Amino acid sequence: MLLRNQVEWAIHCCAVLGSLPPDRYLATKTLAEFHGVPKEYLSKALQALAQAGVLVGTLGPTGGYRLAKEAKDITFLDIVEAIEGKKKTFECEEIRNNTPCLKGKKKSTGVCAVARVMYRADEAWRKELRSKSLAELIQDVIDQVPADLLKANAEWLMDPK
Amino acid sequence: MLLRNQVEWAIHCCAVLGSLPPDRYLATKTLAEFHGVPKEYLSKALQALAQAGVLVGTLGPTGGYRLAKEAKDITFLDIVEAIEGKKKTFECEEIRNNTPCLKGKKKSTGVCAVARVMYRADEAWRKELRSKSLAELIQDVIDQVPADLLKANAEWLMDPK
DNA sequence: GCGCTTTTACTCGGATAAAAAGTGTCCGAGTGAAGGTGG
DNA sequence: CCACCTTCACTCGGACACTTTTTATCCGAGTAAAAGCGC
Repeated sequence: MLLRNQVEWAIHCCAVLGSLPPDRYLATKTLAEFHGVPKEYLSKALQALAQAGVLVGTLGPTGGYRLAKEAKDITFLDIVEAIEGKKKTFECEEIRNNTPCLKGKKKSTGVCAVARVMYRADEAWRKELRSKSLAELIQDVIDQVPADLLKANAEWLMDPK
Repeated sequence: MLLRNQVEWAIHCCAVLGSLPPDRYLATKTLAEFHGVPKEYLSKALQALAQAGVLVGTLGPTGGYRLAKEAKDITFLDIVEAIEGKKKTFECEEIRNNTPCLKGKKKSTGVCAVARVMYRADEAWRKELRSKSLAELIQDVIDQVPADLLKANAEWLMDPK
């Protein structure tokens, strides 16, 4: 069980977009070069984020993406679910109903005891992701990254290459 | 991100083995028929469980698997990690170091702020799985499944077909 | 009945293959800003 | 100077291809209990 690498890209892109002046759009190409990832494939992730209401895109030249709402109102879970979908990490196939002793009889109903535990673990994972906002991440980055690198990055993003 | 269906099989098999008299071995074939899953593929899961020290297998006729320790000392996490491996669900590829402003300079060190959040969520998930023992699951099943079905299942397992 | 051999029923582990998911590329259509053109 | 047209840079979305993971299947080797056999 492994998250897609698009998740990592998506979070980093959101962090970058959230560090920019609001209403400033960044092109997919710029984000891709900045993170050193394939432009066309990153585009899929950004599209998914836009579809999920995390980002907003505009067309034409000077087009690109920006956050759809304030960074404090975007959680890690929003981003992860935009990429991975909202399906649970465990899918119960009800194999308890396959026992030969149940042939032709009525199936068990209610949630399987195994699935219940797995669902609870899934929810614990989501809860943790839900508790961290994009704004908090951005603050962490500001605290952690040297100021001169932050400045250089911001300048590059405003006027790449 | 989705767990393998082998995880579901493995947990159900462990529950069955834990409900049996101790030192009683069950053949892969029996477990596979009982759960309605392919024998050869289930075998891989059981091998992994044996390798991880959750189950013990014996060869020869009357061979098969039993629990390697008491059900109360086996957790969901033991089973899940036996099948899925111990790797984290999120793999940080350090794309923060790909920024063009860092060309040739020394890379950032320490855990990336993004990864730190993802790791914390991963740990929350594992913690929940670690908190539930196989013995508790077996008790849940006893409480939940009709007594006559439990009896029929137990008899079938002791003398299949 | 006792020791030996053979059969049998099982696991183990490697090889192989089909199906699904993940990753990455390509390209045409649509959009809208900017710049050029004609009056 | 202004309305219109063209160009250009970007997103969108679908189609395609490659790679890895998942989901199996098959089979030979090893093992040990049980059954058969000779004495």
